[in-house]
Amino acid sequence: MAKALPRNADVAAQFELLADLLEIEGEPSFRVLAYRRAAQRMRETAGSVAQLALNGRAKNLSGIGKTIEEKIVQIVDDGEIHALAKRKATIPSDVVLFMRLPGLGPKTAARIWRELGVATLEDLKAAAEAQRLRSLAGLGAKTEERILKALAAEATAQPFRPLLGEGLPRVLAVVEALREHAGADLVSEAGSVRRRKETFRDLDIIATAADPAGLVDHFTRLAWVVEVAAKGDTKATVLSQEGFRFDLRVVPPESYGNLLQHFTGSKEHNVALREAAVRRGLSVSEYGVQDVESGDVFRTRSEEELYAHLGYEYIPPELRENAGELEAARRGELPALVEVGDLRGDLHAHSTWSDGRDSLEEMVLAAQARGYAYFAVCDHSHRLRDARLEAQWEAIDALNARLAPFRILRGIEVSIRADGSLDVADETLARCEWVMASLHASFDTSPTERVLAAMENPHVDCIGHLTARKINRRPPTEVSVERVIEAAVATGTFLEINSQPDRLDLRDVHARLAGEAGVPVVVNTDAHEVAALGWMEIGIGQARRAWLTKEQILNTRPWREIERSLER
DNA sequence: GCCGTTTTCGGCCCGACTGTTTTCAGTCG
Repeated sequence: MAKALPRNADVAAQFELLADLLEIEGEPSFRVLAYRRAAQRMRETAGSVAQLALNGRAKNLSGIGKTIEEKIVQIVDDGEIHALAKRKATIPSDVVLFMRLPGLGPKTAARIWRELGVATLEDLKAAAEAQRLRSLAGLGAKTEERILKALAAEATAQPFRPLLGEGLPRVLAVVEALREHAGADLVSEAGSVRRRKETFRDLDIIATAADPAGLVDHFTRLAWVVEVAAKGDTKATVLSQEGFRFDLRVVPPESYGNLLQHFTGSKEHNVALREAAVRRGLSVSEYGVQDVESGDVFRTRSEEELYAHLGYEYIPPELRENAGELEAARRGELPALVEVGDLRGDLHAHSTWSDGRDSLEEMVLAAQARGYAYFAVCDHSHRLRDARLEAQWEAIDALNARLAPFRILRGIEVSIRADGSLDVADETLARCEWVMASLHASFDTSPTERVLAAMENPHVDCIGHLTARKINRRPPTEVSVERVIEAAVATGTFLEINSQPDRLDLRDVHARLAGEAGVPVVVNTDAHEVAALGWMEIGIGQARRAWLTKEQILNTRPWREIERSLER
């Protein structure tokens, strides 16, 4: 059997480290930048870059050329980029960590190591305490202080980023609160949360106001603010009860569009946008678009006008990751992204019949109140053996009779066992109207083969939370998403975007790959309580980040149509 | 090291902030 290929994240990490080490060595920054961009591209590529490199096709990815492709092959063959192994032998591993400290970059890190002989974080702490760093020109007492503070914080630092599902409702509520303030004009969330990225570092808000200082003041006095970290006339940073950082920036109305675009990012999108603009004689900044020749500056209140001025159709925030959206927008070929309002049902939810917290009736009524036409109750199979399953179906029938034409589907979520078999008999599955199959245990045991086996079962309609990751808690299984997508095409099985905030599984790039392969994606909440039905919002955000249209999302279709496609 | 709606060579986003400086390099987003 062929040896397993390295994962994209691991390949990217080697290039990232190589970039760091080269930078410490003082290599030309553009070469370093090229490695960093390539690493970023790899992380956002859904298919295996190692496989692409072996086929000589990795250089089709933008930012990856012949040299980097060869280095990827080195990783496959020898486990490590040759140039990386060489540098690791000469530069102490901790020196790279110096660069991670705020205010320290590669230049300073290199000088601390070379000129003071400081090679570990421990040595660095000692040198700062002994006030030896200030012997270097350009470093002073402030720098030593900052390093010591950062090293102390490092020890207690939380490595994880908070979840979109936690931050989004909070930031939207704050946006609403600011809009209600008499002095506020335009207010919007910005940054990664506006792009609906799965996690965030801080929550950004952009606003215009007749009286900026008044709005900033109002912001810092909102009831939930526990600490004001910074406050000026036009911006402030505050901390909330949950420990989230909120940044408010009040900007001039005439360039609101420019600023909102700038502060929405992503950084990579903005860099690519500006590079393309430079080639056309335009200099883009948050303050406006300057025609280099004439000196004219274009400012606008509207992002739509800004993109139009630069020659693009409007690019929705979820697509702004420099993943092909600029080229597509230039040609006017962006997809019309799916919206929450397009959904007609939720095809994966639980009730007190298994581990849910709200009753079947409560869940169903809440789903109906959301405007859905159908709802699949998919309680866990191991909690619903034979007689109980029959009893649940009776309860479903009674509700259906009462609520028609609203339709409750007899669903089930079966577990894929370690040997790839399902934990419910085929005869029972045959009587269900909607079958989800998911990995719930033994994640390290041949996940790909087990999922493929489940898909071969004609009763299985959809694979739930494919990689079984829990953001910040459990890494994704090593399931081959590409092979699963191939099998989904072959067997007519659907794939889920699970909207639980810590799952969001499929992740964006994988869902995009599924869409490109023609696999209909089902956006489900996997709700275990009524309130969780609202997670659809972030699941749809994930679908939009995957470039998916209404047509590519199964549960935008009427149930009758879905039912027909199940009779394959 | 990558890349091309003038380029296969000669460029490579833009501005703010900070600390330690008398004019700026380094860092950050």
